[in-house]
Amino acid sequence: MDSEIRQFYEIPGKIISLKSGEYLFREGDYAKYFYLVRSGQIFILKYASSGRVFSLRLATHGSIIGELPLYEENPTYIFNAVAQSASEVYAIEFPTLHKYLERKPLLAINLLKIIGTHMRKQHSKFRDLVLYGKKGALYSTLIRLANSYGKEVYNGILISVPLTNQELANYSATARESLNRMLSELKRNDIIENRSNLIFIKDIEYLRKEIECENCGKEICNIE
Amino acid sequence: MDSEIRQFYEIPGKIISLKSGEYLFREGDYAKYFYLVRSGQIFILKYASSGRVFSLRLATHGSIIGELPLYEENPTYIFNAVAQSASEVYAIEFPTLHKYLERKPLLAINLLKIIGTHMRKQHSKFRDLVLYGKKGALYSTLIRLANSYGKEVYNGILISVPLTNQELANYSATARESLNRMLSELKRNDIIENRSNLIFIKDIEYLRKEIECENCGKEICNIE
DNA sequence: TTTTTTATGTGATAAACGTCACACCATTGA
DNA sequence: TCAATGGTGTGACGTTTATCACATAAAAAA
Repeated sequence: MDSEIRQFYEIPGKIISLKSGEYLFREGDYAKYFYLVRSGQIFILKYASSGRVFSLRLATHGSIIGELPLYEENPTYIFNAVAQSASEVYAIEFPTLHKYLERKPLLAINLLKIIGTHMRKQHSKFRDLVLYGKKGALYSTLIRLANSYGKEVYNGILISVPLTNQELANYSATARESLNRMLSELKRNDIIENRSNLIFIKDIEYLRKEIECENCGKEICNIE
Repeated sequence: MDSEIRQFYEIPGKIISLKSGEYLFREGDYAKYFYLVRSGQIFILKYASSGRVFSLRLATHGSIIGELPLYEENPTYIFNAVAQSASEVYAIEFPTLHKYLERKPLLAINLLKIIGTHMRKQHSKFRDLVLYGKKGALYSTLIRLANSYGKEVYNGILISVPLTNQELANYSATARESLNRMLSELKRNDIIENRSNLIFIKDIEYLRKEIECENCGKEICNIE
């Protein structure tokens, strides 16, 4: 995967540094740049007018963001991108990228691969939510987090990033209270437990079975 | 849009004819071909083990299907494609397409454009469902149908394809009975009515407002 | 035509999920 | 040391949505 990204750094662009909490772009903004995440973590979010937040991705080193409007006539971002920690991104202007894509077929093919992967991620998340409800969305989120940030330890997987219930709720498109109840149920049934503020998954197979996980692989089933 | 498709017909492939109800591919099948729809209508569906059906697209002349596994190591289809009416598709083998994409940058760019559009469609449907519930999914489906098959007539838009409530429910990831009640409510409130078995939308603005439609344009907001 | 199948409409009921309210930590920092 | 803050847990209640059951209507087949 890393090799697919490296090529893009050969295209002229500029480095942008973001402080924690700073926005890279907002929904509706005119879209000018395509971004590669160099360091830090960037949340990709959608806001509902009701105030609810829906988290789509957590982009980290090696992720591509802002690629959706690349070939639009009137390009605008449809999500919000906000730095969760101090981050650095590499910004390439759309017209520059267009030129390189026209000249370097392998670059275009790499972008096709990356976007194809994004598409599959999106579909599988959609599937989990639509077919298995909020529980499906939560279980899917836990599995994705385990694939992205899980450390395999004795008898389970530790999700090595601290997450508040609210953040988990945002990934699952759920109310915090509902999420809390679902988590409590999982703890009661010995599927997960808390280990010094991190989530420890004791029985990931249970989660997989419940949503009839298609075992699409870590390349697809992650939170990035 | 048509010009983006034409190029693909220059790639060697074969024509496949399907009878109404025949499957082009099924979920889990080994993926060998990329398809262009020449004529007819092809449903893109997902089945849940509960027996529920979720309709994703209705591909017609000019649509591309089966593009998702194009660059996968172990390519399999993740949806079902079934002909709703007698249909013809043009099938191109993945390795053949790979070769042409490497040689013809403009072809790769066209595919990027098409897949980017698919991605945006998917996102906007996701948004409607997640942020506005089943009602959001239905209203969104009605707007998409109007954009794809709507004929503007005096004081409204007629959706020119016959649809059963069950089909509408499948698009909205809803139970038929729930959908029926939502439709009744729309009729009671004079938003839609029946005209010889077709749906006539009298107040599409109401539907748009309810889901805070982002006016993404007919290119994105359709059912294809 | 009559029968059979398929689609629609609707009540009753239950399950899933969200909202409100508030108690209870744990951490921070003045 | 003791507010102030932000996160967690939980009861009560309301809304949304699904499920079951069945009546009726329309279309297709015999």
